[in-house]
Amino acid sequence: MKLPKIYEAKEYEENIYALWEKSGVFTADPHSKKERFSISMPPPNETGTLHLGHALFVTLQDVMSRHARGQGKDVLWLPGTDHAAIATNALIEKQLATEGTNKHEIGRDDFLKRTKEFVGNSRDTINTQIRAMGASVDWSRSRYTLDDTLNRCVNEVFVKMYNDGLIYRGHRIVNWDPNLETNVSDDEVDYKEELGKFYTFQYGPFQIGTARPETKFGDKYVVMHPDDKRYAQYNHGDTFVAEWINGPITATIIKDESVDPSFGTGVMTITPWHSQIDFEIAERHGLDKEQIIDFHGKLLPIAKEFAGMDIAEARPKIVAKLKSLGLLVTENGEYMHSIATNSRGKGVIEPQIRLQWFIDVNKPVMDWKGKRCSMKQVMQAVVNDGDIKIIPKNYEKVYFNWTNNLRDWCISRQIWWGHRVPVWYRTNGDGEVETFVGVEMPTDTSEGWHEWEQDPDTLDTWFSSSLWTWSTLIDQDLAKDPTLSLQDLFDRSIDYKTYHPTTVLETGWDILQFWVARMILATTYVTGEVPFKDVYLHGLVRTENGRKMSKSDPETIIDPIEVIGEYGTDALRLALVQGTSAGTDQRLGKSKILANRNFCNKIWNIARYVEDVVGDDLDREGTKAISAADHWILHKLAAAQQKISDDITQYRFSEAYETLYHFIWDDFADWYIEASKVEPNISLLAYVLENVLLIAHPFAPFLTETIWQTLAWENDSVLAGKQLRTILRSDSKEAAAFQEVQAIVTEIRFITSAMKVSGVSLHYSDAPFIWEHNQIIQRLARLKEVSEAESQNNDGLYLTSSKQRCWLDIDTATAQNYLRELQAKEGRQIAVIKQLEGRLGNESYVKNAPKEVVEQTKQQLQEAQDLLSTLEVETQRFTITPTEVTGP
RNA sequence: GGGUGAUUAGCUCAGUUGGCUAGAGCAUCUCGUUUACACCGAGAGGGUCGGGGGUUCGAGUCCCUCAUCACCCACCA
Repeated sequence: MKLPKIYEAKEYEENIYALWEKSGVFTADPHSKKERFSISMPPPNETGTLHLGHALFVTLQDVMSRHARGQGKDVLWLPGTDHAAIATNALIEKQLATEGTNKHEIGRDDFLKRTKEFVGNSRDTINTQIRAMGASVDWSRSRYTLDDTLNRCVNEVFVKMYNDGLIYRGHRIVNWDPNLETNVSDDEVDYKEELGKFYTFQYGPFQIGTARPETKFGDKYVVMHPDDKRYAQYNHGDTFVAEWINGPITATIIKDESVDPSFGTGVMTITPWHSQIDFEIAERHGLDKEQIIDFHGKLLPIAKEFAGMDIAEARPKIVAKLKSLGLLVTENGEYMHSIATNSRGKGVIEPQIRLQWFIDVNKPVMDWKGKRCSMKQVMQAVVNDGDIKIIPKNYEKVYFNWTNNLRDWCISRQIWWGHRVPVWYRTNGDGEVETFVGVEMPTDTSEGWHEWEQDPDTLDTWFSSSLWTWSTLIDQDLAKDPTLSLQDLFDRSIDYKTYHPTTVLETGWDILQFWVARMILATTYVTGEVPFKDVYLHGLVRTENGRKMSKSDPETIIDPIEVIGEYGTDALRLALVQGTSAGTDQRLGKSKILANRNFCNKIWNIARYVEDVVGDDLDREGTKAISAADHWILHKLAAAQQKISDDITQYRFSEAYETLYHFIWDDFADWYIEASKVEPNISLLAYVLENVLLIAHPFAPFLTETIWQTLAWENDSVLAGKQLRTILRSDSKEAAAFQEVQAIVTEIRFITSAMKVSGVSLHYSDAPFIWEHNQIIQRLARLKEVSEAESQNNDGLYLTSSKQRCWLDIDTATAQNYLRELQAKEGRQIAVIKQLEGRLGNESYVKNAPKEVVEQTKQQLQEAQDLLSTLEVETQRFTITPTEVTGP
């Protein structure tokens, strides 16, 4: 088949993916006897569209998965999507707002219905785009965080934790988003710096500072450090009456060590309902807590004349009033403070006290390796003990740092989209409340009791995500049977038994805490095993200038879908792999994608050439190495295949790719194919091409499969389902002979290029090696001819890279100019020899260094000395006989 | 305030447990249309591996220190 000169990726990719899906090569087979390799794909938001972060993780996980298949493993790469509770909820609320309505007006049921309709369509988008990236995932096992099975798992875990006393309900300060009317986790709070005003007010005998006067209505405690000498005359518990916003107030003095005496006046009042720190102080001393701002962000009746106002509106008015009362001491307009915002909804966070559900991370209820441990302890143990390996290793420190400071995890959210808390309440006429915690809604009815009503809260998205590695492997049919326990489901789900723990989790370092740590927490607790053995953390993809790509700055965004259309998926994948390393951010620009597009085209043209030479019929019988070049390329191929495998297995993707790149471009294309034009070995050429396609496949699946499908001598087969082969053996002496040919050719190219001569010939005398390889040398070095001379003479330029006596017929005057190069080379050699001699002359080196290293040094020295003596002969020839070169 | 990482060629980055005469891609310069490929081929230039000190036979690699930059966490009454 005749292929066009240029590889036009978009003409093939869709069909190739369809071919793969049809062939079933991505479908895992738990009944096979093969070694297992399993990855859970981090589920993208179902409403999302593909960005470079997805492109990167798909690429890396695909490289691993395809490579594992190539190694003959049974691979499960399980895809799925996440319901992204807060983000989706916010999106729908925004839609409602533009329609002039809101969630309360349409009600919970309609809201959920609407959300489901909306996300139903958008999930196709992200899944299509993941296909476009070439992801070799098992679509038959695709899961969604709100699937019935996963929902059941969520409820089962909640109930189990509740029964173990790990889940409790309590009044705590939460990060309240008044826009979305939900709380968000600490990790989802973004702080941004903002210039604001800082006020100092007179409060009884004290001066107190604040940036938030609107919270101060109810303040009736002044807090200071117990050792602050300025306030030594005041005792803990003393009271005084202070004139305040809405009249006199009786205040109590509290001494607490959390106050920083050097900040401001060293005295502050507290607002326990709206500040974490203040809440903690109040808890320590058993103080009253009063709500000032309601859950919509408006002031409560305690603010009297200001009640019902928004904070922004009320603040200046309150300051004005305090000023009129003569209580404003100073006003500093340039106070830098950070504003807490919801990273999902962008609303400004108002700390509030709410009744919330929490997971206790410190309660020792787990049996782990024979010890009674808390979740926090297990989280640390699995990494400490090496049950889970984090790559790169330095992120273990980040992980420990985070787990050390871990507080109880607030898992309830007040939004509607998500897994609803599996708790039901009912009341009776006497106002008594009964609580039921269970997987299914209770069905019993009792005289005098009202209907059961479910807790309105939903669970943090990360709660369901934390079960991802195993909840996705639970048999969906079994999960429908309510008589089976969670343990039964584990015991009877063949996928779970076969593929869990997963081999590796591949994700970005930015969600180490959100997701990775929580998966470890929940999975060790529920299943008694780790969710994955290795964690590979990739870096973020940044712009060419090192900035974060951001939606607010669309110029900076590289859209993978656009890139795929223009350069092909493989070019994008290769660009993402090239120069990536664990935990390190990378920069991606067009030039890098272009370079890799060119590499794809190179492979394409290699294939075109080989197909052209081989023709439609290939005789595989007796495929073997004949020439030195044949032996050499087999040797290189075997080495490359091995190194690429090792590197991928050890997550050194960039290095694996570099090896592949140089093997294909430098060794195969530039040397072997060129050499084979002189000494063709057609079956071996085809053999090397096939193996190149096999080893390149994980990196550039579309291109390699496209080529594979066009190979007329291949039977119906899918490259994606092929295993790596054991490379034919080669003779190392023959391979070394080709390396000598390379050295000779390289030297001739250097000389002719440096001297700007062409059409020169190489002569030799008593040099059977040159005679043997004369054709290949002639062609690769672009010589006029290679011929045997009757005797050696002083004309021409002798080669120094080989012991063979051979010389270029360059006229002596030109050759004289080459003396400079020779002398420079000589200088370098002398320096090298000096260093090597110094090393070997050092007794402790010879004594302490490993034997093979010393041997290697000796060999290096020998080679360097040989080369030097050859160089010396040459330079002398020029130096001694300057008169002879002038000529007539 | 606590922590982590980075600093290697003009640019972007590799460089495993110390064994290096420090690599790659892009860019630059010179030459070149040859049974695939100009999205190509051949060749070249370019680095006291941020500064200083130390350990070692040997340091880009380990330790200390300084400088600069980036990021994460906590927090600012």
